[in-house]
Amino acid sequence: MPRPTGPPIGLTLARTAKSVSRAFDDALAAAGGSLPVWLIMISLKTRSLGNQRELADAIGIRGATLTHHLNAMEADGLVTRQRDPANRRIHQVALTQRGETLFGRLAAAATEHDRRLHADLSKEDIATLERLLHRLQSNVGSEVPEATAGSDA
Amino acid sequence: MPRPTGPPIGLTLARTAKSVSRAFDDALAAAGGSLPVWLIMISLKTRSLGNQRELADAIGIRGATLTHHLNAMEADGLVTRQRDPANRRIHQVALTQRGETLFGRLAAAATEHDRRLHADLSKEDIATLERLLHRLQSNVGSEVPEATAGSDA
DNA sequence: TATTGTTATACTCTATAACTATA
DNA sequence: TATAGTTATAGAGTATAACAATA
Repeated sequence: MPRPTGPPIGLTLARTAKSVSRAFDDALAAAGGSLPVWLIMISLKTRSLGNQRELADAIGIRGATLTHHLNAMEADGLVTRQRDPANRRIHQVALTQRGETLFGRLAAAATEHDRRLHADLSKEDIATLERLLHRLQSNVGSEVPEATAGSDA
Repeated sequence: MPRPTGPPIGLTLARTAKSVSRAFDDALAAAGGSLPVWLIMISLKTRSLGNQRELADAIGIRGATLTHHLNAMEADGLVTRQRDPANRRIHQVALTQRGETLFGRLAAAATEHDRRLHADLSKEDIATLERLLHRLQSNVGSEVPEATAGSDA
């Protein structure tokens, strides 16, 4: 029983993801950020999340890991954490002006990365790719993250 | 100028890759391995690589990082390193019997992961996805890794 | 007691720089 | 000198477990 197929799609995806993620990391680093910082910021900007647990879930990390990043971001003056008066267990995370500025730079870097990524791909190609990626994601049993439709980069 | 598009494909790819890679990592870990170990083994099995530098390049890591992994793999009895008599600077890396056994287990885990990933996708879907992923990879300027066609999982 | 988040600690993967061995 | 690889060290991202604060 011959197998006309190439390497397993998981391996191709892993390799592609590694290359593309690394390029994205480099682009974000050049703009003064990193992938976790970018994911945290874009989640803060485009989703309504009640607490840090939800924020961590949206990004796919644990609460303690999020605290780790928020500590660094707060030390860098990018975010503030204030207790919610209505429920003082909850820390409300907000971007500072400096955080907003960095967000703008990272958004530009992400847009440029995306432009590069699109290159020779048609709109249909992108739509197809998006659809297939979402299906892969649901196939591994993860929740498909709420699409951040309309958000820039 | 409205933007009817959803989130940038780079973000979708990053999130999908994270979910899928994590699921793959978990599957490999359950089988007693890890992604780097798997990539090293499959490269040893399916490519003809002259030295460790080429092996590192094939995987997308630096030589020192490869040494780090090979040290651990050698300590675990998975590989041997022997100097090439013709050029004693070169270390020939080979899987031990135990390495072969683990390779078999990891291949099975990878195949199962792939089966899960395919789920509701047709052959055409997979071919399309593969084509698009390769184009993404070339769009970020990386060399498209030599396809390990015919290799299982 | 349950929920929210932090602190302490550690692991994995990766990298750069300095080094050894060989050619 | 140039090449192949290793050692030493460090940094980023992640995780678990124990803890403190609040409800």
